[in-house]
Amino acid sequence: MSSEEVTVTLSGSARKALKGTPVGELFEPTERRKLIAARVNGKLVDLSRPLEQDAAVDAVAIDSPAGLNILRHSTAHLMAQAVQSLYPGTQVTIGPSTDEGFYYDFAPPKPFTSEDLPRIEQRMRELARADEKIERMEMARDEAVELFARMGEHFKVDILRAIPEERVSIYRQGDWMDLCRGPHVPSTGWIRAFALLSVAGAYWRGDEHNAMLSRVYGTAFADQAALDEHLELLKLARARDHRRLGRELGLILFDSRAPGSPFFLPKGATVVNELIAYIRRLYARYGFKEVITPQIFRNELWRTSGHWELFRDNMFLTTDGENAAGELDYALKPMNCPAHAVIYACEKRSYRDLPLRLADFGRLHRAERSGVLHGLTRVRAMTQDDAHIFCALDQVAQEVDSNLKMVREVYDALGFEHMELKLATMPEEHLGSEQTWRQTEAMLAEAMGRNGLSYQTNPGEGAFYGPKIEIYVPDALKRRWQLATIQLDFNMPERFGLEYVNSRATVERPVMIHRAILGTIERFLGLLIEHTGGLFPFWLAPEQVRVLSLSEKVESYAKEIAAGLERERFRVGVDVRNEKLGFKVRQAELAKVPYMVVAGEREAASGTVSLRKLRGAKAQSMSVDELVATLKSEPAPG
RNA sequence: GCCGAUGUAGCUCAAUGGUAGAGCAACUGACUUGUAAUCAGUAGGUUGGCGGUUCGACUCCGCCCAUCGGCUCCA
Repeated sequence: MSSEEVTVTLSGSARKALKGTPVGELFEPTERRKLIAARVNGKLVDLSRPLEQDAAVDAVAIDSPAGLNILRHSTAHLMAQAVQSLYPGTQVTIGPSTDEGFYYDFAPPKPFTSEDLPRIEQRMRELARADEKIERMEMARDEAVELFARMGEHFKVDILRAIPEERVSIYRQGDWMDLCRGPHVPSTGWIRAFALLSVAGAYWRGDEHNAMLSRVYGTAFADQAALDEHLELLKLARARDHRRLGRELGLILFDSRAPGSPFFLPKGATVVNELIAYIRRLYARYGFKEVITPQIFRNELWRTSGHWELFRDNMFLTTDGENAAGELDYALKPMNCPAHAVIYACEKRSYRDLPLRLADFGRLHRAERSGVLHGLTRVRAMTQDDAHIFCALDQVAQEVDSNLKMVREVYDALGFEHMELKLATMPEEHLGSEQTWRQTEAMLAEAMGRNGLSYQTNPGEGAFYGPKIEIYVPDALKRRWQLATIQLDFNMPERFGLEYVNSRATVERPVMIHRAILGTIERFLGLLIEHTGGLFPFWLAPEQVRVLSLSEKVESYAKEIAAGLERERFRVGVDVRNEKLGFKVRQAELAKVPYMVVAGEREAASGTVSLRKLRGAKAQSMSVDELVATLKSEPAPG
């Protein structure tokens, strides 16, 4: 080792150190116990990495976000080591950390089942107890290829061949090694608080034409308390699952005779209708005109729109029954856009008609593959708060801005804070020229910039006819679902030959903007249930107030109160069953009715009521007029 | 569609090849109720469907359907 000195800037203050010193030794021993890695000139490295040159060095604590990623990545390695010792012949592939944990994809002789998890976990604990040192080695890529080929790790060889660098790093713990960029924890003993959560299939390199691998999901934390807390949160999140709450609250029903197609029970239908009523109020303000369009179209329409070519696999095909050859020459609409193009083209349009904003709550059907269905969030029968804006090129910016504003208004009103914006660009299968695509993508990117919205790019995820601004919202388990979308389309107007006459009396082609604010009502409701835990705001609550009679003696008084509230157009329930008040209160609480009104003999005598708010134990006595005023003061957006 | 798992009363779950059971909900009755569960009784089942093995199948096997966790795809 050279005795040369280098200058280290540690947590802001400069000092000298011998070249070749492991970075971990720069820190005080007391400090070292919480350190998992270091950042050298901004790059994450192992604590054992020798110092090569002058550097700024920062500590990475085990419970920091970067530290947790490293810990989880190391836990994935530990799991792979355990798996390979338990199931000979299993090949390893990749095993990254994720937002909340980690996974590792294996190619085992036989797919894993959840019954394998305790056994793997057990072996992991043994290996962690052995506290094996985790060592980093470097070697030439070609050498590594040979090494892994000899080990029979063909997936690793595949990965190596795709790496551009000439030298690669290998991590070793005991007799087990893996190709890996690192960094990792210093030894396996650092891995203490972890849990394996589930197994799943996953395609090699995410391509369904490739081999199906066995993926094991798990998570790890700095200590047991943090892990326990995380597992507890997962449990609570599952209790918010809209499929469970939706059924318990009597909102929706699924039946195996209509897979992927929700039934909205009276209460669920009420919420849906209130959401739609809200959007209609906004339409009046934002200048949309609502239309109603056919459900089933002849394929001629889908050929014109391009759906026949690029969306047919997702369409339910049918016939009018009179087709002699029995051909499926009709299809249920999977989107409204072609119908709106037909409306646009039904008369000669002038620039004075533009922007023409057509809204449609039409029912759409998409033949989604069976394995993707998921409660309300992924369905085959859906309603979008869909609209198509036909406008001149120089009107696009203001229209996109206006719709971004509408998105913000709606998501603020409904308390959706964690939205993520994406720009989805040209997919492999698309209509139109690449030049047009790049141009329209840039217009959407500019719009988000102009509105101060940060976004990420979702390459190749655009619709087949144009790029999309996508707005994602997480569910209770933090899975992200796309809700709102704003899409720019130069193709559909061309395919339908849409035109307008401009102010100089020459013919021009309009641009089409596809957009939805809630997205699909089904998915939106699913997310809304999970976000609110079923506690809808007053204006959306299917039952806004429930009148509880104290005994049979006051049954008619309770009914009278309820009838009065109904006349004020509130959604009222009345519970005059022969039950104790505590029981009725409990049931109203479980049904998540925002207001309970108790009618007993005292109230009947004085013409008052006792008002109890949901989740508020304290009741309040008031006159019926005051009750109505209280309910009327509840806000409704729009 | 692919990999794995699951499917028993309206809901949550028991019953490990030998007569399908509980709690909640429902219904009936008693109690006449004061802000998160009054008591008793009654009824409820082709154990997802079809086929097979067996003297006998909720239980074992095969196919199908649906659902759940992922992957792929997507709003």
